[in-house]
Amino acid sequence: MITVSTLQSEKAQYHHGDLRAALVEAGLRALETSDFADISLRQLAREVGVSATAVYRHFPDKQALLQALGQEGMEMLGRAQQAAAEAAGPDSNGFAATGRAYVRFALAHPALFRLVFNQCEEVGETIFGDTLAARLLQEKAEALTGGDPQETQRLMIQAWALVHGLAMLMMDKQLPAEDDLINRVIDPATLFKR
Amino acid sequence: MITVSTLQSEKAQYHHGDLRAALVEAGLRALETSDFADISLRQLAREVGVSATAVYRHFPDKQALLQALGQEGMEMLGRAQQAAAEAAGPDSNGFAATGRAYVRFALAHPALFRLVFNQCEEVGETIFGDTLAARLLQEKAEALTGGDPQETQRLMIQAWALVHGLAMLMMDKQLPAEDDLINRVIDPATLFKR
DNA sequence: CCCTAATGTTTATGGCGTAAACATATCCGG
DNA sequence: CCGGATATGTTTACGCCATAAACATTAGGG
Repeated sequence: MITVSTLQSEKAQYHHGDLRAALVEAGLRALETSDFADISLRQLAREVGVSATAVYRHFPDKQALLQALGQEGMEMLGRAQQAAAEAAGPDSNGFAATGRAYVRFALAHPALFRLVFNQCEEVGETIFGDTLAARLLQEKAEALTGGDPQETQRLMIQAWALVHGLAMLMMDKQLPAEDDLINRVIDPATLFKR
Repeated sequence: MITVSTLQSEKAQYHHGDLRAALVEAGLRALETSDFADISLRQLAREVGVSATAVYRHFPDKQALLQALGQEGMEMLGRAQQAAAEAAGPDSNGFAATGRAYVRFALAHPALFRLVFNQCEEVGETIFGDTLAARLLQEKAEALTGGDPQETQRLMIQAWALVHGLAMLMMDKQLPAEDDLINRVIDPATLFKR
């Protein structure tokens, strides 16, 4: 929850209190029901109860707002994966668990998930950046390869590509978005020869 | 090449000749340099030399034009994969070849590739639809599993997810878009235990 | 306490998708 | 061969959008 104007409560005020946070919150809410291509600054401003151009006091342009939403999304994804890994226990199945969590997160928040990967212009900004999701991937991959850097990197990329592709294909209705199928595809028994 | 007004050549005429084809052609050209979210009907109309609303004589709305472009894209992808498979010869490496062709096509035509997968609302409209790409996938997968339908389907989905994910991550600058990396990731020696 | 910087508002510009009414060319039946 | 129905374009108009510029209000520090 974001606390806004708790002291000077009531009434409409000229200044909002924390417009930036309110816009991000409204943006995340909008992404639960609309594709990110369809969210509009004017609509968000309306929902927050502020003029259309007030947004520009906190973000240089629409892209910047989307970028902020994308960062939120990346953090949410990492937390979801971590929770799944912990629930799976310390055994080697944690790797598959983070993969399944990745796909389930994408299916639960498709617009937000897409947004995350549309925000980076630099190679490696997200996946190899300093994110929780990236740390989990590396950690789990190393646990499987025993530390060989070459093998670890290949495994990391193959695993990430597999779950990312599965997530995209399901979001794009190319495959049925069924939990059962996720489990069958992300299956350590049939993937990645050693 | 599309032949337009070859008989009544020269001069501006009230009627275009084959506006629909010209619009598709202009759309494909635009997708070579712009994201599909940025292509505008008005811009295409301008390029073709026609009024903004003439488009609506051939497509009910923008979505329909994009859908036509998506179909073109899917056919191009299938042809690229087939060419790669034929070049690879009849041995079992054809499977990996179609996968690599898939990723290379995506990197060569990112906006078009994205468009293809944003056009279907029904599950399976593309991948399991009646497309050349789909037939190639099934054929190559069956050749590897020896025909077991259960195994074949799992292999098809795992392989498609892997190459699709790799393509998306590279397009989104999450991974360097290098041929070398494509070859290392799409590697029959390390993928898919039997 | 007042003045400056931060934060919102108003107004304006140009682009977009698309609906409606109008214009022109093509084609088919007499 | 001709005359209207039909296909294909154009003009005009509406309401949405992102964003720039000028103006208004407020908060907070010397």
